[in-house]
Amino acid sequence: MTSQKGAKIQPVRGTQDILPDKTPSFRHIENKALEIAERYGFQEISTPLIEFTEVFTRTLGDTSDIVTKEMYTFNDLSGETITLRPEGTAGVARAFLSNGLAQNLPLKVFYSGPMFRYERPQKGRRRQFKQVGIELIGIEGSQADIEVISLGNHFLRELGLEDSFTIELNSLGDPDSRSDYKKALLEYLSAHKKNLSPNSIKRLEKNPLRILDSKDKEDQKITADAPLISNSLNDKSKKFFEEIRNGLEKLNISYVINERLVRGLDYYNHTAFEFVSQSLGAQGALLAGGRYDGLIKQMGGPDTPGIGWAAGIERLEMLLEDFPKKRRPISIIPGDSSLNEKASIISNDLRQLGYTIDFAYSGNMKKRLKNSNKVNACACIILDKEAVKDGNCIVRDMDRGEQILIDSNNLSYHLKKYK
RNA sequence: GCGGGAGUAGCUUAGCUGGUUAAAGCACCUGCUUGUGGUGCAGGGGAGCGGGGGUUCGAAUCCCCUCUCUCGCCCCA
Repeated sequence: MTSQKGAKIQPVRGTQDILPDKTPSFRHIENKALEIAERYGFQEISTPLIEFTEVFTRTLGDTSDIVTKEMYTFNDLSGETITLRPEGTAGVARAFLSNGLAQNLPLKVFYSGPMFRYERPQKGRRRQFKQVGIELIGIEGSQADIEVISLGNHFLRELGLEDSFTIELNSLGDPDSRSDYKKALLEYLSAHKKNLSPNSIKRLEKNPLRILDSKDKEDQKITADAPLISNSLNDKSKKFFEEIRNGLEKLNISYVINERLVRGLDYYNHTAFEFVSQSLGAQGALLAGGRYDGLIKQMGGPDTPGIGWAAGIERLEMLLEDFPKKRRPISIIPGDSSLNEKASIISNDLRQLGYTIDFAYSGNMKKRLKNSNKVNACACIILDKEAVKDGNCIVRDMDRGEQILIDSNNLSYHLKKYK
């Protein structure tokens, strides 16, 4: 417990409140993602925020950073070991098995929601963060990869970010190619072991592929001449990769090959991709994913191929400059409290008709009008005693500052232009 | 987990080689405006300086610890 006496109460480190000025853009991103995913035939799935810890340790591997140091894991009251999900794929894979969905392939799902990782917060990196993601399970062919990448591209373009990212693409090949490459790389790197950074020496045993994208200058000098994975791909893998590249080109989706783009986890194979922004600092990956043909099997299910990606909503939000503005409300101002009931009834009627009505709850006329201004009302309905007595009310246009007397029964007709 | 920078009213900041009641802009409130906004003018409220502990006659200003944010490493979306 680290909250401090005498200090203002704070949110838990790495978490944030998203206030009403920001929620529209977050919602916009989630809506767009779902909308585009649906156009590609994906349907929404919602899996629990908590899973048995095993779900993640078995899929992510015991040595991955996520499992070894980033999971929020605790025992619940019955002693079960529970983990707050650090990513979305494992939960979907689990749901796939739990619900016997192997009978109905392919499974094409979209998800959206918070993830939790115990990391050091940074720009674009929080302990609780939101992702949207998709998984396409059950298709072996490259058309799946093409559609999944195309969908990611489509989504970001739809957000107006077409100039904000580049797509990096690589192939790790099938398990044979990959293990050949690992051997070749290990041989090469071992010869240079003494010049590698301490971090990379550790990685040599745990995860040699990761050394390829080390940011250490010395490491980079060494890896500059390292064997390339493209040279280790067998014919089958080469052909597969070629199909994907060709498919993307046919769709005019531009990408760059990044031979250093690797995935750390063992079940990844073939396609790996990252949509990267230059303007977010060190945490530039906006959307990333790859093919995980080994995952379902590793969880104890049938050997089922899969591919997917996830995108960080906070990171996308930081790049969003503007998005559709909120609809301007019409505010309703009862001249005094005796007119509240009347105002309430009119509000109700108009809301039923689809108008956005902001009720001016209190204060004198000046205060209430000021409030109307603050909520950016396009018009005000003012009820004063005299007007109401004759069955009228005043409609004030807030942009022009002009107001007219309207028969209450015809209100909706006169307000049409503000809808 | 490791290293650099920062933390002063709701927000953005000034002040920080220690010394009277901590300053400004924005926001907020009141009045000019007599039931009516947005501009202008005049007033006003609001922080004891992230938290804790030291040094000192005296600390927002110096020292230590700690929390949070931030930049980078690790890793990832």
